[in-house]
Amino acid sequence: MAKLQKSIDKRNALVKATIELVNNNGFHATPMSKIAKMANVSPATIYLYFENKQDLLNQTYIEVKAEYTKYAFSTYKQTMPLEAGFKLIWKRIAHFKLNECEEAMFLAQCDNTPIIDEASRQEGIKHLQPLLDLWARGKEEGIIKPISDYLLYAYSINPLSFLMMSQNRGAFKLSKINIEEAYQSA
Amino acid sequence: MAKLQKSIDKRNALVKATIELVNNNGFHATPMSKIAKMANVSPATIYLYFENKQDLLNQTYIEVKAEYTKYAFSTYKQTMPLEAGFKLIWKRIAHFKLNECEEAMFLAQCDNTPIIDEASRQEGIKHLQPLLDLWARGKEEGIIKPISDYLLYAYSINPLSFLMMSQNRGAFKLSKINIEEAYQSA
DNA sequence: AAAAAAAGAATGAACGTTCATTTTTTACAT
DNA sequence: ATGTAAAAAATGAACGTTCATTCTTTTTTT
Repeated sequence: MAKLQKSIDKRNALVKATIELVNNNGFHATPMSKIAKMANVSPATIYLYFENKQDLLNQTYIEVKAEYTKYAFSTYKQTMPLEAGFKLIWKRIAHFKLNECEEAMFLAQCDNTPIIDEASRQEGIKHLQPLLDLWARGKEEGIIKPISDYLLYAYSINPLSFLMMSQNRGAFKLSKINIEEAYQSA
Repeated sequence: MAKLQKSIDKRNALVKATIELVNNNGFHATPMSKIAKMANVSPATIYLYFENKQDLLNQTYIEVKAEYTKYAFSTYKQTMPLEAGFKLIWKRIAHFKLNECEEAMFLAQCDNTPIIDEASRQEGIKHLQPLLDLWARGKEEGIIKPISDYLLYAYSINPLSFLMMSQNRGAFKLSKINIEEAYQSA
């Protein structure tokens, strides 16, 4: 246990340092040597925990994304009415962005740049099942038009931008979402 | 004129190549040699038009941002009612993101990473005067609470995310924005 | 023919990764 | 408990490559 514990601590320190440095400098402008220094580790040690720089970033991304979706869905129940479900998830996402600034910033950078492997992006999407289910239910109830599920991933990153785009394409019949009402209980 | 014309063509080709390559590879993963190749120019030639790589990016950013704000405000009139003004700008921004994909993608990357100089970020904000005026008017009319103008810049990048955040902080009294209504005329 | 623009090769620094060595941990015999 | 040797983990220095930028030469324009 002692040995394993120590290793996990180091790995966590590396992930944390990666988030902070990538936030401040961007991925390619962050040398491995600096990540090592911030994690109090030798550069060579990183390669005991990660294959290479890209793998370090990918794994960090997947971990933070998992935290994010866990947070977003933590209060949602499958039994909720459709609109209430969407609103609740939306609210939780707003909370995350306010309260977990570092993580949200990191995800924003990863989701708006080509720095993450396609495979890791797919992996990051894996935890969206509750939203996929909600989406499917919306289609059954005739509230959401039968268009591409790709738009759903946009929702999971930024629900509001998603609405902005999808409504332009006539995707939604979810009428009169009242933004103020949805958030005032925050 | 002929000489100047030729120069402007080359400069434009460099800016265009920068947008495309940064979109596909990210800034730091895009070598000057590739930008030069795509613009049909020698690497050394870039330095006749730009100070260095950072300057090339900064100038590209400022140009695209100027296009963006011009597009966003093109149909807005100062005489409009407050809410109509906000909605119209919002709609134009959605249009831009749908119709000028490359530029929107490029801005998203620049606005979500630390690759742009602070000075150039400030420069990119310069063209937001119409929105600043609208904001000021909203305060006078008591519809917008007197909080930081920083939130306004968030609006100019992504109006919906902005609402999501600002309403969480009680910034807005602009009640019942009907998303569907705002966009169905798109 | 002088000046300006453009080119390609050269330069030097930065950085990801690996290598050879040292330190720490583990397993076990006493 | 304690000493010891094998294994694992960690390290700092070194390597080789990539790339931004500059230098020298050539081409184009005036």
